[in-house]
Amino acid sequence: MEATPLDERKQQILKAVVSDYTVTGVPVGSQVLAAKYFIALSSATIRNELADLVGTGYLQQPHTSAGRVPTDRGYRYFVDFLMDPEAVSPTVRRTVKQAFETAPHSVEGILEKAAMVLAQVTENVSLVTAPETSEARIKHIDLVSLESQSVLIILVLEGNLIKQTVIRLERATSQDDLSRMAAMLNRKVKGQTADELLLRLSGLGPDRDEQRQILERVIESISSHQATRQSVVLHDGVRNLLRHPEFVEVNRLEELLELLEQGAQLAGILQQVAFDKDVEIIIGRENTSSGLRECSLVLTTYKMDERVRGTIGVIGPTRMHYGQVVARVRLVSQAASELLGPLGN
Amino acid sequence: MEATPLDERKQQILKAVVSDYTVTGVPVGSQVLAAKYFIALSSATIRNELADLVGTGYLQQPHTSAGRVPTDRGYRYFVDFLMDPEAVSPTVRRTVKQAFETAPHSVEGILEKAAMVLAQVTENVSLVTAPETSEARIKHIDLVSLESQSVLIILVLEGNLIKQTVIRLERATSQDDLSRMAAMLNRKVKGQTADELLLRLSGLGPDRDEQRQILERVIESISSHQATRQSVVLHDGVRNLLRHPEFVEVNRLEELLELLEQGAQLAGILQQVAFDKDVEIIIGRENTSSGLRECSLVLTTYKMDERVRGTIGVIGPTRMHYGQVVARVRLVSQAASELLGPLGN
DNA sequence: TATTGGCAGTCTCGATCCGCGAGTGCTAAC
DNA sequence: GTTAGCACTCGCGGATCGAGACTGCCAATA
Repeated sequence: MEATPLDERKQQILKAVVSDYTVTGVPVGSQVLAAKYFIALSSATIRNELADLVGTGYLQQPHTSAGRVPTDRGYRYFVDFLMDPEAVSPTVRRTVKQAFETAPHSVEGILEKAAMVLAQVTENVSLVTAPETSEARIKHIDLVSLESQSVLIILVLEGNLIKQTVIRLERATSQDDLSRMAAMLNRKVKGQTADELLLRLSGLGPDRDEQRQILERVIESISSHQATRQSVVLHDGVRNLLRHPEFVEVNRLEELLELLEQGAQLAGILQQVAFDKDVEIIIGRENTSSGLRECSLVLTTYKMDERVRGTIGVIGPTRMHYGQVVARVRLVSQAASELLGPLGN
Repeated sequence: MEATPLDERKQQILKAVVSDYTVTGVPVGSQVLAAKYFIALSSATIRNELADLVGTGYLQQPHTSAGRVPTDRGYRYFVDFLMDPEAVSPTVRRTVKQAFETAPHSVEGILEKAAMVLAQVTENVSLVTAPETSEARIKHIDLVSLESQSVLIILVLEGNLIKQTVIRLERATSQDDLSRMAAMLNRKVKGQTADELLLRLSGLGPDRDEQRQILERVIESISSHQATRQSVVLHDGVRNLLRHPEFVEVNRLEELLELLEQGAQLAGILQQVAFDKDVEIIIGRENTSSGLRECSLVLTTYKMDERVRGTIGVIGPTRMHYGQVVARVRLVSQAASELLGPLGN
């Protein structure tokens, strides 16, 4: 099971097994391989190679006298070294384009569209995290008087991302006063990030006036990634899962649904996706969550500008057409980023 | 199949069949009925009655020599005339209470919690529509300058419901001008509903200044029920469906998921729920959607105050414990309404 | 007339069995 | 190192069968 370097022919055979298996879903045998991919070789030769690949842990057989199926390790080797870059078909390209044409001009709207179309073109479940706002610049702030001492703080960030939060002041304040205060705050905080604000605040000493209270709440509301629905992972396309034969087993589906509906754990995984890598693939048991034992994630990031960004990708059975999915995830991410860019002015 | 009035004993037998079937999921036979519910009668007598109930369309048998199962008509008769009012267990009551204690002070937050806890306590899929805002009073309006001539309109309605929309003005306008305009608009529109605004606007003649443009957009954004995610039906608890044996058949689940993920059709059904009725139950084929042929809906409305309100309920297999579900839907609706009430000041 | 016991008939469900086909591993020859 | 041949294994689908559950009907009964 140690890291035996695979010779050229073994690589080609592994590649053929993965390719064939991902489309047919049937364990692939030596005869099929010989006929479809290696006409120059006999099935017996291929059997020998297959036996080696099983020995080194790249393949497995569901039972004696069945064909071979890739292991997680096999898939990993495939995506790292063997996978051909795939082009996205014009049809898919058009689908994506059209989907985004009808998207509203807001971050949420665009991300929802992205989730929708990504699920559609990959035939898997799509995942999208809300943009990371801790470094987003503040564009506008507004205060609305509610009953008694409650005040609704409305915050507009880059990308027209709106955050709202309610605060209780220590004394009743009229809407006029609040409006004046909002105007003042706007002059002060416009263009700042939460971090910068925090810095200024700490340099200010422990005053206890309303402005300070409000600003603290503003910072909190920008930084906290759990407070609103926005922070939770968007997903779409659960119905697609039912088409995959690996989910006739209902428990698997249930585990996965639980993960999706609860969200927190998934959010944790998605947040760890490196912003510098292109596309990140997590295969089967490489996942820490037990619910994802038999699933793979194909993830990348989307960008709004230099500061605000998040993760987008899909989750599906380990047996997926990685090349195609990677290409389509990348496409949707780029399309979404292009649309999001101008919003972040 | 015409509307034969059922005599007392037939009613009791129908009731027993529905009750037993909803908990066991197994077609219920004459012997079971005699043993569990009608010790005074012989199974042969019950067989005669059952045969009558089949003849009049209240029951059916999956096949000869199986027990009886309620038809949609049987369920309908049950919920209309036979169902006992059920109390909600203290455990459930506590669960609901605790769920709402952690809810944020916003309409969306509370409704999400409601969807979540309703799914949990009914073990079905919960549905919640966004509040109808066409008659909601405007609380606050704000204008934020975006790039060039674009302006972000932020609207706060009763219940701290925030609506946003982007508009392009015919000429560039500074943020200062926008702020002044917002202040003016606030004085004008505060406390009005979209309808009232529309009335005033039409009395104003066809001016073409910015204010009018903005107000038109405001009205549109309040009235349009399709524009934002908020209008779409919230749902939760899909994982619960997998526990019901009627959904091992995957196509059914897929149809239902499609309905849920697309939303529009469901929204249409939910909007038709009468605001004056207590709890509305729609059973099986009473639904127009083919995807809901084997599902029932238990729906009621929630209220924020006299004006803003929406629909809340669950969707599940026709074989559900109607009494319990009705009681729990009602409970969650009331709890949510209580929380929403104070927000609508 | 309503009810009941008895009984033959019907149908589903699960277990078991069997043969086919696919695919393997091994061996000996090239 | 490659290949043909062959015996062997195993899963899958279809057929078969008996047990069990219920029914419908009929004749007897209160």
